[in-house]
Amino acid sequence: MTDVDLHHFSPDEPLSEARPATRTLSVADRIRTALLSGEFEPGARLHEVRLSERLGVSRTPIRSALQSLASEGMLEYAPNRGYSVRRFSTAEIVDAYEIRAVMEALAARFAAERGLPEAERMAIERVLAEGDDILASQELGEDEKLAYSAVNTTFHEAIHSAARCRMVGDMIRMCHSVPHSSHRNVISFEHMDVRRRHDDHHRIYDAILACDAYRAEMLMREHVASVKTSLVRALSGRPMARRGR
Amino acid sequence: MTDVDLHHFSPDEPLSEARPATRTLSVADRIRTALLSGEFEPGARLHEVRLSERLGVSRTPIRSALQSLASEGMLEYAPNRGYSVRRFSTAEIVDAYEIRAVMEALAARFAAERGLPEAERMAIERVLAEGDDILASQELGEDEKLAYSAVNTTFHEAIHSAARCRMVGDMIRMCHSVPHSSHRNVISFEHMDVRRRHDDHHRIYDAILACDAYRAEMLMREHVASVKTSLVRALSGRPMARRGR
DNA sequence: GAGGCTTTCTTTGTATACATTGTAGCTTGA
DNA sequence: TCAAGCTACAATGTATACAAAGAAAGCCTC
Repeated sequence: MTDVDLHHFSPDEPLSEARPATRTLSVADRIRTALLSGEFEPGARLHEVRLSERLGVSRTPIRSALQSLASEGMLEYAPNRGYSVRRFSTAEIVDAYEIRAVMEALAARFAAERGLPEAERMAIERVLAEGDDILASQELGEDEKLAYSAVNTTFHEAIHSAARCRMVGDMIRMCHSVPHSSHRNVISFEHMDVRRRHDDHHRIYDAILACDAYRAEMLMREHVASVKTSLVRALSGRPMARRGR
Repeated sequence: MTDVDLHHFSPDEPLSEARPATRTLSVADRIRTALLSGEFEPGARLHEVRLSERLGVSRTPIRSALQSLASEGMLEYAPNRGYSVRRFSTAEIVDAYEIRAVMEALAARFAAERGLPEAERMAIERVLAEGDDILASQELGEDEKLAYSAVNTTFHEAIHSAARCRMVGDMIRMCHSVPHSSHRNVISFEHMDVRRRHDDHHRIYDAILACDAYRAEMLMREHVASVKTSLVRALSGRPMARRGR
């Protein structure tokens, strides 16, 4: 073997970027990203040959990647007919919130029952403080919204991690493959709504710290389910009911 | 094409047996069955070449089937190292009950909210009556136990179906790939326990019929979670606490 | 003798050719 | 004109050969 392959160590491909070990994984990542960014129409067929030409690999890793994405729930598969972008009905999207609500609630309960590990406790305290800072200003600009989204994601991920249950994590991940059903998509940035959700975060943290499993579960369930309600209102075109502050 | 293939219509392969459309699916079925019946040791490596020789197909459908089973949670996969039978710790098995409890509870709630379709209503009434008959006798023989297992499975499946939510069904199915975490494995056949669980079934049915979503959810959750408690007792070797009747 | 390196072998990952299935368009007959 | 069937094409399913990564055995050095 005189021909050493240095591609993986070339400076333009930093090692820090965890590069998938196989083409299958790399292709799956690329297609997943494209799907989540809405690059393909719902219902569109994904032709193996075309994808293989476009991505510059053979059909084998393409097929393997498509199978992965189908098992993640992002694609539809029919034997001898191939893969197509899964269509999600409004009902399915709403259901996904309901499912995520009970699963995240379970995660919060597990975290409370099992105790919050130091790393997760610190992460949560940090994002709670960050959220407090962001919400100190009366109006949220684009930067603040982006920053709060990151805060929100980190908060939830810390709790999934604290649940110490792989299957719960897997299932919550499946919910995120449903469009609009991710905690990354904050539905409403109305200052009042964000404040309320941030206050939920504080209470959930308190409940977990106090090992109050029941309260942690109930708070998280309502926290996620409430977003469903906003979504349903948004989808039906009805404006939010006005409330006093 | 002078050579018409009639294999699929030959009398020795009845059409009624839904035969998988591809070798991949057929292989996946065979390996899944083998796994569930405990034919492979936990942690055992599944070599693609050996499987392909044993099952008489090439590596391609084997790989595809293994990938499926890994995504179902039955196998572990590591890039460049292949697939191995997933080990489930006691904690994971117990957690799977907890997850199944909240998911089946959600299914019961959906069924109550959405109304019980005629087909499912009839199926449930039939198995409730069958269960009543089986439990009429004071002692349960092997036949009765088998029959009651079937009744139990049908009851739960009817409710999953009535939930009309594919994702809920998928997630409950994932729980069944965890050993001992299936409603097919009835933990205790103590007459008192079976009676109680059968009574739960009646109440859950009543709640769903009455569109009492909250009660249906709570009853189902406790119904499934109670089996977890029995399992934990059985695993820890402690005998069941004796109770009055 | 122990540890690290090299070499070899085993096993998985990928490419490609071929087989099979599904589909669309055409032909043919009523 | 329409429908049924045939034909050709296009896409997926499978087999197989080769590439590359990992594991294990042997060698060398210290």
